[in-house]
Order: sequence, then structure tokens, then C-alpha cells
Amino acid sequence: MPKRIVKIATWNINSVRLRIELAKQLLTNETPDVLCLQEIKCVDDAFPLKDFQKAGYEHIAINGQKGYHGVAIVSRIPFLKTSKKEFCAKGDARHISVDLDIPGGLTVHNFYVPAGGDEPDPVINEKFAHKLAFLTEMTDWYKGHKKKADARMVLVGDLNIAPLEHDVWSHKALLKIVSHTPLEVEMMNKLIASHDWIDVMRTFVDPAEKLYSWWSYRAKDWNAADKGRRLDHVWVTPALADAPKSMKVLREARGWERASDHVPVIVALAL
DNA sequence: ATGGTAGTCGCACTA
Repeated sequence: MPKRIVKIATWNINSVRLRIELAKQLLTNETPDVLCLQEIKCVDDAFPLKDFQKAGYEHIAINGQKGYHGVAIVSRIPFLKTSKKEFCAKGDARHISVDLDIPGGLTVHNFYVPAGGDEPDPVINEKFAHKLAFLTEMTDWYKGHKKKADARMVLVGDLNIAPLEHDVWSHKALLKIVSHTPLEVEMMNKLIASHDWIDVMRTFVDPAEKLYSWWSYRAKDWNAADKGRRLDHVWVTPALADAPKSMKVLREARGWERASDHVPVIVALAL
């Protein structure tokens, strides 16, 4: 059977209402089939549905929240099923998933993992404790998923952890900075092991090369300083090990007018 | 350099 290319993009948009024109531009330029958004920062009813529908993305799943967080999946491919899971019983909107209506099926999980505050100590920093608890719950959840060898799943999103030495501008300088602490990295590795996830971005870019998807708003010149981190991820299950055909980190998007601090990551899968 | 900037429920919180 001939394979079909399904292009999936993930982007922490940092307010979908403020950056709807940038999102439309992204869809026009990159033509993903599926766009996973994080930090939409609005309730479901305030999501700019019509803009996406007019752009040809008629299938939309939203897990919104007033003011903070919120995730959504907009797609040209219909959904067989959509679901969302609440983590840590906090009422936060940080996960949504869809089953795409394609031969063989594909489940797409879209996550926005808590950032974790500044202090990397769960005893004195409740936000860091929340982040760790969230990761534990994610890991336990995927352990609970039956490990079927033919399970076709993609996990994308802003996971707020840069696990590898060259996922940050300075490994040494960031060892005690939340997003790159050994504890978080260890927990992310356990999460990866929970379902034998494959880090798609790093199958295309050698781990010895720098690779970032986020640059702080606080830098004077983000491009010149280039103090980035790879906080955004695309993972696939082993059944899809041979599916990824290309991967692109849209660094130029960080230079757009009124840019998000994250840039889109786009992967093409042959399914 | 413990600041800096950005977005939202803006006079405070999240990132």
C-alpha cells in the first residue's frame, strides 16, 4: 500500500488570539496537515475557530482555559475521537489528543508540561513540585497503556525540558536552571522509557549539534546571543520508527513581528 | 549582572 505523508506541526503560540495571523501564515507557508498548539490562553468559546476553518482546517479539538495554558489541535484530517486528560487534579488544561481518520490510524498527543518556576527544589518551590508530579503522572499513564508493538502514537508539545547537553546554549551554566536540571532530565528519560518513545528531532540532528526551539523574551538580541533551549519535542512510538521523513525547526519564526518565544517544529511522517 | 519581556483574569499571576 502506498504511504501517505502526514505533516504535523507543534507550536507554543503564547496566545492564539493575539497571534492568529501568524498561525495562518504558518499554515499557508508550511502546509501541515495537523497543527498542535500550546498556551492558547483562552477558553474554548474564545478560540478563533472560523479563522482556521476558512484556512481549510475544519477539524478542531480544544482544551482551553481562561488566561493561562490551554492546548488545541487543528487539522485538515478528520478525527475519529478526541479526548483530554487532567493531570495533577489542578484543573489545568495541558493535554489533548485525537485519533486521526487515516488508514492504520494515528493517535496524536499534545502536551503543555508545567514550566516549574525558578527554584529547582520541590520542597520550597510548589511549581517545581507540580512539574515533577506532572511528569510522574504522565509516566505512570503511559506505563498503563498496553505496550502494543503496533501502537501508532505521536507525542508533541512544549515539555519544558531540554534533556541533552546540546539542547541548551550552555550545559554547565544551566545545570541548576529549571528545564535542564539532572532531576528533570532523569524524569524525562523515565517518561521516554515508559513507552519506548523515539526523540524524532534528534534522529535528524546529531546530539553533538546545538538544537533549540525557544529563546527568551528577555534577551536584548535573541539571535545574536542565541541562548536557546530545546523545550519543544516530537516523539513517536517504535511502530513509527521509520515513519519520520523530515524535520524542521522554524527558527525564522522567532524573528517574526510580535513573535512567540517558541518556534514551530514540523515533522513529516510517511504512514 | 538575581535583571530582563510578554500575555492574561493587568494593580498579580504565569511563563
